Order: sequence, then C-alpha cells, then structure tokens
Amino acid sequence: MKIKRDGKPTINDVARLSGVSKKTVSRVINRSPLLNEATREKVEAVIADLGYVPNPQARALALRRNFLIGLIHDNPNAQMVLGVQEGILSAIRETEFALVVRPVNRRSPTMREDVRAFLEQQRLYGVLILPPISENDDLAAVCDELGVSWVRMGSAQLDAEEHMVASNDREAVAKAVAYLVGRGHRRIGFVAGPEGFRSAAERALGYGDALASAAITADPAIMAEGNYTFESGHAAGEKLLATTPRPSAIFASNDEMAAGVLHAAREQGLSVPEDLSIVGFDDTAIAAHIWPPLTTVRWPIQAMARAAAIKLIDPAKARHEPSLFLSDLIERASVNDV
Amino acid sequence: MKIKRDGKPTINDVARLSGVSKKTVSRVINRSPLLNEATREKVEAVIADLGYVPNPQARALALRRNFLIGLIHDNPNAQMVLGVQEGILSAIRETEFALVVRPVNRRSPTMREDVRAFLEQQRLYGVLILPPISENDDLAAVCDELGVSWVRMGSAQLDAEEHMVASNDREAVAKAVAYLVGRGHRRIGFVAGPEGFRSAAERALGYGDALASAAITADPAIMAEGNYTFESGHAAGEKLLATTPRPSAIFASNDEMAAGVLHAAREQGLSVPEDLSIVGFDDTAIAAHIWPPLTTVRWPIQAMARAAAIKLIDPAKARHEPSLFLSDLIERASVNDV
DNA sequence: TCCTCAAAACACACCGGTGTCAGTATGGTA
DNA sequence: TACCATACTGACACCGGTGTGTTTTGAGGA
Repeated sequence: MKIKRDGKPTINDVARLSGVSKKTVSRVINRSPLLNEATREKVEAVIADLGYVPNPQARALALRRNFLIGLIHDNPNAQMVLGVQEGILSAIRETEFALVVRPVNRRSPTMREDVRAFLEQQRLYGVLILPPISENDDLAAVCDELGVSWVRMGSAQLDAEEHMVASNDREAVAKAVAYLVGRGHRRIGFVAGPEGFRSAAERALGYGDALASAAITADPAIMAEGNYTFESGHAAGEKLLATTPRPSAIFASNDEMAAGVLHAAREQGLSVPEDLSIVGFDDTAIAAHIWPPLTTVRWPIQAMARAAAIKLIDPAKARHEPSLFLSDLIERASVNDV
Repeated sequence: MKIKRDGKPTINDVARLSGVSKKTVSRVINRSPLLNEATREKVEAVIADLGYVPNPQARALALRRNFLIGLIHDNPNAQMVLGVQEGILSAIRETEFALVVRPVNRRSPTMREDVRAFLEQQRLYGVLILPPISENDDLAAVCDELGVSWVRMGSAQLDAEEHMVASNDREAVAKAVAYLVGRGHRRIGFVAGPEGFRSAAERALGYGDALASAAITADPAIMAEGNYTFESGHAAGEKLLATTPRPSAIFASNDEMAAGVLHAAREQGLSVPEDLSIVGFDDTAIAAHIWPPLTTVRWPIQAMARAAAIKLIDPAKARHEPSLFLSDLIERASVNDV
C-alpha cells in the first residue's frame, strides 16, 4: 500500500516514499537550484515510479494565479479562429498553460458583462482578444479592472507593444492594389468593409494610398461598402459593374465579398479574370476553392497568435517577438494583365 | 478596511462581515436547503456588496474535481470545430464549466501520449472527442484509465449512449442519393472518403443502400476514392467524367471533394447543373459560396455538440437528449432533373 | 418552569500545493 | 578546537474553499 487510497499520488506520497519533506519535493518539481543533486535524483526516481503529476488546482491556489489563458472572440471567420487557436497552442504546448475559449456575441447588450463574469469566475491568467471585438476598448478596460493581463490582435497598432499584435492592413492593401496597377489596371473598384470596423477603415486607407502613389484619382462611383458577407459583395459587384467605363479590376476587403463580386460578374456574363480581375483579403478556405482561385492577401495568423500568446505568458521572451506583421499577397488565378 | 488586503474578497471576508462562519457562507453559495432564510439573505447582501465570487481553484481542490471540459480534435474542418465550440458553449454558458481546447495531430506518433499528458496535467472533468480521431478507440481507453469521463462524436453509433453522440451518415447519404434518383438520375457516380475513416465507410454504405432500393446496379467504374481534399475530388471527378456513358449526377462524400468535382466538370466544358448534378456532404462554408451553390447534407453540428456536452456534465438531464441525429439535405442549385 | 429534539450554525480538519524562516550538516578559517 | 559562513532541508502556516461531527438555539410538550 504505497499510495494511501484510491486517487492519484500527491506530493505527500512522494515525500513519504522518498523520505524527504513536501517542500523538498516541491523544490524538485520547480527545478529549484539550491538542491542537492543526490536528493533530486532520489525524489525524481520516486516521482517517475509513482507517475506523480502535480495538481494544477492546488498549485493555482497556493500561487494565487492559475495557468489558463482565455481566447475571446466573436467568430469573425472559422478559419481565422482556428488558426489562432493553433498558433496559441504552438506557444503553450510545452508549458503548463491551457487554452480556454469563449465565443461572445458582439451585438449582445450584455456582452461586456458576460465577459466580465467569465473572467471573474474563471480567474484566468490572461486573455487574448480577437478582432473585431478587439477593437472595442471596453474589454481591455474590464481586464485592467479585474487585473487580468491581456493582449489584443488587430489590423492596426492600437496599444502599447505589450498589449498588441497587429497586422499592417493598410500597407498590405496598398501593396495588393499596387500589384493591380503593376498589371496595368487603372480603373480599380473597391469594396469596403462595414463602417465602424477598424480593419475596414485601414483597408480603405491602403486603397487610397495605392491610388495616390499611382497618381490615379479615386472615383466614388467605383467604390461601394459591404458588410463582409457574400451577399453584400454580390450587391457591391452589381453596382460597380454597372458603371461606365466598367472597372477592369476590383479589390474587395475580404474574400467572402470577393466571392460575391465574382458571382455578380458571372451573372453579367463576364469571365474572370479575362474581363475582370478580382483580389480579396484574408485567404479563407473559400479563396482557394472557388473558380478561378482567388488572388488574395493573407494574414500570418498563426504566427501572430503565437506572438500574442508569448506576450501574455512570457513578457521577457516576448521582446524577441515582432508586434507588427505584414501580410503576404497570395497570387492565384483571378488577376490578368489588362 | 473591509477586505483584508489588496486582492479579491474571499469566503472569509464574507463570513467575517456577515457575522457567520465560513461554512454557512459556503451553504449559501451552494444553495443548501438546510439554511435559515434570514441568514441566507443577510449573507447574500454581503456577497452582493463585496462583489464576492468564489475561487474556482479552491473549490476544485476541496471537491477533488474541477469544472473544465476539454475538446480534443484534429481539425477536420474549421467550420465544424467552431460549430462544436458554439454548441458546447451553449450548454455550459450558465454553468460554472469552461471549455479548454486541445488540437492534436492525428498523424503524430506521440499523439496518444500528448493527450494523456494533457489530461493528467490539467485534470479535466471530462472531454469531448471529435471525428476523425474520435474513431480511435485508444483515446477513450486513455480516458478510462485516467478516470476522465468522455463523450465522442461520430458518424455511427460506436458506443453506449452515455458516451456517444452520432449522426446517421448512412441514412443521410441514402436519403441524398434517393433524392437524386427522385430527380430522375439513374447513373449516379460516387466519390468515397479515404479508407479507414468510419464516416467514409458509412457514407459508402448509404450510397449502396440507395442504389439497392432503387434497383440500380452499382457500377465500380463510376466510383472513386478521395481523401476529403479538393485535389482528390478533382482527380476523382476527372476519372468519373471520362466514363461512358457519363454519369448524370455525382455524390461526393464531402464538400471539398464536391468542389473538386465541380472544378473538373468545368474544365471539361460541362455546366453544372445542366450537364451534371452534384451533391456534397457537410455544408461547409464552401458549399454556399461556390457557383452554383452546392446542394449538400448538413450535420446538425451545434445541436450534436450541445447534446454531447450535456451528457458530459449532467447525465441526469442527458436522458432527455437524443443520441442519434439525422442530417438534413440542404437544397441549393447544383442539382437538375435529368 | 424544565426538558426534549430537530434545525441551524459553528469549529476544525482537510484538499495539495508554496512561502517563510528556522535548523542541521559541512567545509573553511582563525 | 572553536567558530562561522554556506548549502541544504524541514516544520509550519497559509491559499480559499468543503465535509464532518458537535454545539447552540428555540419551539413544543410535560
């Protein structure tokens, strides 16, 4: 009867069997340096023998902090959320941290209180907030109030480095539109994202930047606003393709809307990319699987999430992590020379 | 100086301020019935006043169980994983449980050990396992060994009810193929999923069932195997469309492959659905956003995940939850009468 | 008025770790 | 040989809850 009763072995079992005190076992577990090598080996042998694993709840209680980090998001798109989860996991896999997810509803009036209650109840170590709700300063304020550390992701540098991992959407869109210009396009339509979204604003700025540097005058007639859905992209496409002269290329602020534009083009008997070039943004699963495959811009989402997680759990190491990421243009088959 | 120091109020603070013992406060929190109404109100007033929230780690330690449930998956597709997360959340939102996610890599040789270490370290209350790794009995065995309760999701009833939430893929596919038959198709191709996947096997059986009840002889020439990717669907499509007579309809075992078939058809100058009808399975985001929008079969994924979570955390209530779910046929525009 | 007994509340140990500080070897120094 | 700094190790309280057994309270009956 080595272990006292049914359950898993505890630090007391290890202490008793190796003839040392609990505290010494604790030192072994925590790799304390002031510890005799022989003692360490003796204790480690018992630990291995028993298959002892420290109880994280007891640890959390004694340390007054736990090892749970939360992911708060309002499902922007499944691909992205999952990419983020993978990225976070890659950062915490070898640590004792675990990832707790919490989808919220941006439009719910109680969202703020929901998050607050969640954080209070679970006493998380820290949270990571995804766009688009990351654009909401409220949540950061709630975290500060509750003493929960936080890092948010977004499409522009909103906070100090230790709280922010950003993609440079403005520059990325400028690059993408410049690419269209480089292919000979001069009349380039733009489908914006919904008002109130930081990403939408940044992307619009990038479009403006690119036109400006190519000395092209922006024409409001070939600019439309969507709300990041396929349907809104479809409507925007119809509007833009009805103008004369017709744009030879359209940049849509996300892939869903780009797919909508493509659909509208097809309905009007236009071929893509022969009659119309299209570029999207996000590189979601759709982009690769529609016909023709969509040229688009991709956030390095996993790397960003990884960096964000590192900022959260290991600020020292985080100094070597970048805070601003530039997206890549993924060339597929939806763009032709004009 | 109501609360002793900086931190959050504890049960001791509440006890002191309301002039009762810790245990009485504990009874209030846990809604114990043997408790004087006046006392309860007095204590509740102090709790509200202080904004006291019980510490889950201390609770977990004392109760020797925690309130974390894990989701183990090998990203089958983002849409589905996120749907499951939403479903689980809908079941635990009002409880004290939280959801911890753990993506794993099916092909990793250490997968089993990874999961084991994860479960041992975090001491989860229970886990939910998603296909396709849910088809792996190993994981269930590890859970049993560790005393972690588990529920798996899958495409056929593999376990006893308390451990399983299943979709009836066989019947769902049979229904979908019967629908094609009803539309006049007699030469119906089939793109199977990869060998070794239970879902693939079930779906193939459903195809066979439907042909049998329509008295159509299965023709191996118009059956191909893919591995659930767009590319494999494309290859399968090429193969099937090269046969004579050409099939008038093709059922693909998932949407990605259906999209691949669609692509192959387009390359051969065939119009869908005029020259070829296509039906997919899963109703992923792709299905709605390709052209033409794909008729497909949808798992009631959120409802299934919700039921699974309830089975995990509240077996009593779970008796009112179904264990077997039938999928719906989502009619869009990829099928024509023959 | 005194006693009985159930209901209500309490005191205290315990869950499994960690922090603090004191105690014990050990080797070097005077 | 006595003394002291250094290197380890241990005893004990504590983190914030819950379970157990006991005491207090108060209503009803003798």
